[in-house]
Amino acid sequence: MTRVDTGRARRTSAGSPTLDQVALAAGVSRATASRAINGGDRVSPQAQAAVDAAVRRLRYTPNRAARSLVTRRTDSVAVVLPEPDERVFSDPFFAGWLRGVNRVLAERDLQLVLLLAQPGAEGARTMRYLSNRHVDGALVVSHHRDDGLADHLASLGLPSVFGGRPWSSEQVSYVDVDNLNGGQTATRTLIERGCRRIGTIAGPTDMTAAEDRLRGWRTAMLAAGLADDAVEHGDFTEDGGESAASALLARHPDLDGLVVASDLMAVGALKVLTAQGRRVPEDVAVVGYDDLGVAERTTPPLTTVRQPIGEMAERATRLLLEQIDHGIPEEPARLVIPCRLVRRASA
Amino acid sequence: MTRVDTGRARRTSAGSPTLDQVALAAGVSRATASRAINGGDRVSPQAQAAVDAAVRRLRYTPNRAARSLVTRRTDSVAVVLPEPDERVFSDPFFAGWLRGVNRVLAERDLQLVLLLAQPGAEGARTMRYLSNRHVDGALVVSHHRDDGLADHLASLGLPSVFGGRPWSSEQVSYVDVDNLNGGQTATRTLIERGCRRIGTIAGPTDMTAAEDRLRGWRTAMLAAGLADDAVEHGDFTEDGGESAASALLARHPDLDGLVVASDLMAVGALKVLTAQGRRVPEDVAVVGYDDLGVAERTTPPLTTVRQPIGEMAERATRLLLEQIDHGIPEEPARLVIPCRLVRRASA
DNA sequence: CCCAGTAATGGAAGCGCTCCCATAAATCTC
DNA sequence: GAGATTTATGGGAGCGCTTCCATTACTGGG
Repeated sequence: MTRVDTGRARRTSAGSPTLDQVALAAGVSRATASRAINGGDRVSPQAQAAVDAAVRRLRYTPNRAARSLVTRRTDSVAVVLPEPDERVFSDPFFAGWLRGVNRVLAERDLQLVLLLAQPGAEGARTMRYLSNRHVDGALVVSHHRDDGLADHLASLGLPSVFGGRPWSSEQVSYVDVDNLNGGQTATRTLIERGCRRIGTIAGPTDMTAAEDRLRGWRTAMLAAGLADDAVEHGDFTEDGGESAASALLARHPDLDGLVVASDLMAVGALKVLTAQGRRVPEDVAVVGYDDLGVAERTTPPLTTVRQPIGEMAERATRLLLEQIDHGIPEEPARLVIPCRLVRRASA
Repeated sequence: MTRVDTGRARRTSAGSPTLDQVALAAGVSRATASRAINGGDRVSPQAQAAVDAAVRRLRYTPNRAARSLVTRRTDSVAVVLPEPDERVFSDPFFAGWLRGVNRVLAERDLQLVLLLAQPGAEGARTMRYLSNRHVDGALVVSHHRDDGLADHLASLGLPSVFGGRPWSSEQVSYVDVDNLNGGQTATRTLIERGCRRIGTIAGPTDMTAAEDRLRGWRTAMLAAGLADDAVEHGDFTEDGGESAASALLARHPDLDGLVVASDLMAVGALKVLTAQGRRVPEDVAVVGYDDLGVAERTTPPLTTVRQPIGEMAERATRLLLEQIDHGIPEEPARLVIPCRLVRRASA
C-alpha cells in the first residue's frame, strides 16, 4: 500500500479552482467544504465562514459535470417546442412562455435547454434525449394531437408538465387557461351586446385549446337559444383568419358578431370585414383571444380574452420543480388559470 | 492489497446501462468499448461489431456528465439573447435564428442552452455562467452597444460568434448581413424609380445593423446628389414605425419615397400613409427590410431587402463549431452575407 | 528464424464532486 | 461523573467515462 499522492490540490496553475483547492485554502477537508457549499448542514460557523471566504477569494464555482455525475441530477430542464409549426415564428406565445420559464429557473440557477422538436426522425432524437435523463424534467409547450409526447413522457417517469391540456394521456400534469370559460365569456359579451347571429373562427382541430374555446362558444350560444352553425377553422395565423373570415361571411352574410380564437386570426378577420365595408363593432362586433400585444394595435383595438401566459409559464415551471424535488405525484396536477375579458373597441 | 470488487457491471437492475455493461456484453474491456463508441480508432472489426451490437441491444447512451468530466467539454452551446428587449416577443428574427442554430447543432448532437440575458444583476449571472465554462461556446444574437458582451467574451477566451457586427471589440468573430449595401440597394431602387425626395426610418442608434442601413441610405442619397436630411429613428416595432413616419411626414410633406429599416416599422409607416390618403407606391414608394413573413401580407405587399437569417444562423453556428474544434483563431472571422432586394408592390 | 515495428487490447489512473461512515469532541442525563 | 447522545469533522469510496501506458499478437525484413 504505497499511496504516493493523496491528489490534493495539484495543478494549481490550470483552469478553474476545484473543491480541493477551496478546502485547502479554508483549512478544512473536502467533505466539510462540500457541506458548507451545499447549504451548510452540520458545519460549524467558523468552518462555514472560512469556506465562504475561500470560495469568494478563489472565485470557485462547482463543476457541474462532476456534481451531476454523483447526484444524478443535471440541473437543467428542457423546454420542448414542436418545431414543425411555422407559428413559432410569428406567435408571441412562445416567447412569452420562454420568458416566464426562464424567470423561475433563474431563481434556482437551473439551465434551460431548448428542444425544437422536429417531426419524424428528429422527433425521435428529442424522445431519445429525454429518455436518457439528460435533463431533470421537461416542459412541453404546444403539443399537437399526434406527437405522442404525452404518452411517451408519462411512460418515461420523467418529471414533466404540459403547457395546455394534452390530448390522450391523463397521466401527465398540466397548466392550462380556462379556455372553455374564455370561449363562453367572449361569446356572452357579444350576446349581451345584442348580437344574435354570432359566428366563430376556431383554431386547429388538433389542439385542445382550440377545441375548448370552440366548445365554450357553442355552450354559450346554445344556452342563449342561438344557432351554433357558423363555424370555420383557422390555423392561428393572420392568413388563416383571413380566409376563414371570408368563408364564414360568404356562408353567413348576416353575421353581426364574431368570436375569433386568436388575436392574430382576428387581425385577418378585421381585414376582411373592412374590405367588405362592414363597420366594427357597429355592423359586426369582434372578440379576439390572447391579448399578447397585437390586440392593442389593431383598428379598432380588439376586445379580447387575455391569457395570462407569463403566469401560466411560471406556474407550470414551479409545478415541474416540485416534481423534480419531491417526485412525480400519484395524481397528476391540473391547474386551470382563469382568463379575463379585456374590453377595447371592437365589441 | 485486497481488492474485493473490480466494480464491473454491478447494479444491473438500476437506471441506464453503463459502459461497463456494454463492454461485458460485448466481451471486451471498457477501454476498447470506449474506443469503439468514439470513432473506432485502433479497434478490430470484430470488436467494433460486438460493441455496436451490445450498444444497440442495451440501448446504451453515454452519460454526458461522466464524459464531460474527463473530456472537459460539455457538448452544449449557449445562445445568448438580450432579454430586456420586448422585441423578442414580436420579432420573427429570433425564432428564425434559433431554428437555424438548432439545425446545425442537431447534426452534431449538441445541446442548445438558452440564456435570456437580463440586464443588471441577472446580466451578471449570464456572464458568470459563461465564465465558468458550462458551455463549449456562445452565440450572441442581438446585442446592444452597452451590454459589454463583446469585450467580456473576447477576454474570456470562450469560443463565441456574434450574429450581427458587434460594437467595440474587434476581437470577436461575427456573421452579419451586408446592411450597408442593403441600405444602398433599397435607396437606389427608389431613386431609379424616379423618387427624388426620399426619407428613411432608421432603427435604434445602439445597434450596428441599424447604423449600417442608415449609412447605406446616406451614401446612396449623396451619390445621387440628393439631400440626406429626412431621417427619423424607430425601435424596430410597428408602433415605432408609426410615430417615426408621422414625424417624418410632418417635417417633410413632400416625400415621395421611404426607406424603412424593418418590415415591422414599415407596417406602421404604411398605416400612417394610408391614413393621410397617400397612395403607395404612386405618391410615396416604400422599401422595407427583413422579409421574414410580414412583408408579404401588407397592403400593398412590401418591396423589401431580404435578410437570409436562416443562412446567417447556420454560418454563425458552423463558425462556432470550428472554433470549438480547432481553437479560437488569431484573426477573428468576419462573414458578411449579401442580402437581396425582393420586389413586390410597394416600390 | 530472430528482431524491430505495428496493431489491438486491457489495466488502471484519474476527472471533481457528494455522501456514507467512522471517529473525535462537545453536550446532556440521571 | 460515567455512559448515552448529539454535533463536526475528515477519510475514502465511487459516480461513468476517457486515455495513458504496458502488454500481447501479429506483421515483414534481413
